[in-house]
Amino acid sequence: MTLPANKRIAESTVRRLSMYLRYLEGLDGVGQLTASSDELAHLCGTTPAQVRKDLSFFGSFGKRGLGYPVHELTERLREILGLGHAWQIVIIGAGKIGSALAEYRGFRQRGFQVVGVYDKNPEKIGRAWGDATVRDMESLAVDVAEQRVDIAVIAIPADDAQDVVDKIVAAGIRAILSFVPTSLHVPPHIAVKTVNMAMELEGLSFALTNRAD
Amino acid sequence: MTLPANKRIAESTVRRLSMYLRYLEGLDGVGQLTASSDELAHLCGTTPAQVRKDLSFFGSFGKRGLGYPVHELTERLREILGLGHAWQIVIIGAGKIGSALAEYRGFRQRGFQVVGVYDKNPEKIGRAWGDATVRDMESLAVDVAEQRVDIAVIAIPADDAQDVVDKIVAAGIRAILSFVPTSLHVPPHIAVKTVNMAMELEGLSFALTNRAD
DNA sequence: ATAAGTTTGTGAAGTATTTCACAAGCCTCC
DNA sequence: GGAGGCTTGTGAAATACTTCACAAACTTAT
Repeated sequence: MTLPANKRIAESTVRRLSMYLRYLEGLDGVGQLTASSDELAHLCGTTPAQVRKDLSFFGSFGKRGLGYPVHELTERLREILGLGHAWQIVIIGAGKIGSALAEYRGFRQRGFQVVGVYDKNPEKIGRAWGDATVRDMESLAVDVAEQRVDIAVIAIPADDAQDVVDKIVAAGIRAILSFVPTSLHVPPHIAVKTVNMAMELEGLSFALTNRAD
Repeated sequence: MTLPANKRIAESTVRRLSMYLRYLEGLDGVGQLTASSDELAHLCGTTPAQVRKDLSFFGSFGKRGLGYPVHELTERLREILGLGHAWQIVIIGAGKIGSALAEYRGFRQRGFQVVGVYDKNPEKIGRAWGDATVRDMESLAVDVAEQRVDIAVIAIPADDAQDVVDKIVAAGIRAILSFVPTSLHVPPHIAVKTVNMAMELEGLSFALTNRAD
């Protein structure tokens, strides 16, 4: 088992690993046996040195003069990223975005299984959404006690977010993917990632405004 | 006009400015007159020194002993981020995600106006989506010549992405927000931001797997 | 077997970003 | 109007991340 030692791995490195994996799966699918850091770098939009450095944190997978074995590296990366088993996720917030997420193919394709959809709005509770039925937010804690939930995806109004997050944490879920444009306060052992579309758009607005002409 | 000098502004700084702005708008809304770097830092989940450093790139907006004037700083940040006028965006890809985006309130609330929705699937062309009608992807170039488009948001299958991006660039659009889990190749003067949900989830998977217990 | 040609793995160097720490400035109160 | 209490703005230090550059190791060709 390639343990990441006691070194802290940079978030940017993990993001790139995820990208390497995606392209390696593609190469594996078409039967390519090896890939060089140069090839991976071009595919992923980074540099060969970066690829080698990223991978070297976890061991030496390549063969000098030849490159990396595609299939084996794919499996190693899955292992490193913890994709060996299906993570179970719940979606909280049965609005537009929650809806798109619940039906999003990419989740299941990559091993994330939606095991529940929650909302606090009585009008939405009980409706069928994809495979699941929308359940009352209040029953989350009880449900989690019966069926393991690894990750909560929240797509709810900003004003409700901290309350909901507190309930998620209290229920024992240790990872949150947030689509809420607010900073969330959680204990240090909880992993949080935020997707903030407004922030990305404003980044583009800044780039367009302050471009070097 | 607070020009960002000739210094390059880090992307992370821009993201935080966007977050400061969001909270300042809230404070302005409830009539708070000043805010210290300490208060902003706590709201945004960063440090006071970071707040001061970020803002100092653009000028000195605060008053020692007192903090930053909420309303004025709000306006300054809008200006810096280029939010003074409405940016016009098109959404390309009338699928689940494109749909959620087209109806997403957050866009218009923050000054981004959806002026068109495009797809290449004949079955989808012509349908009404929110305020707009889905148009043929092929007519993008002609449409852009008639009505300014600042940003293209793409929510399409990965295999189509590079083709579509090339058309976007050829049409003269200079900023792209991508929901496609692929690296895109564009000329250097084009600004691209990518939102990759699978990557975020895998980041959580990594965190859960390699947590410090 | 040897030479030529690749490509990895990795310290070291270079850049970028964050944090520190404190002088300087402003407000308030006496 | 001077003293005390905050809070900014910012060089300098610390930390984090990326790129360089090259020895070592492997493959292939002859």
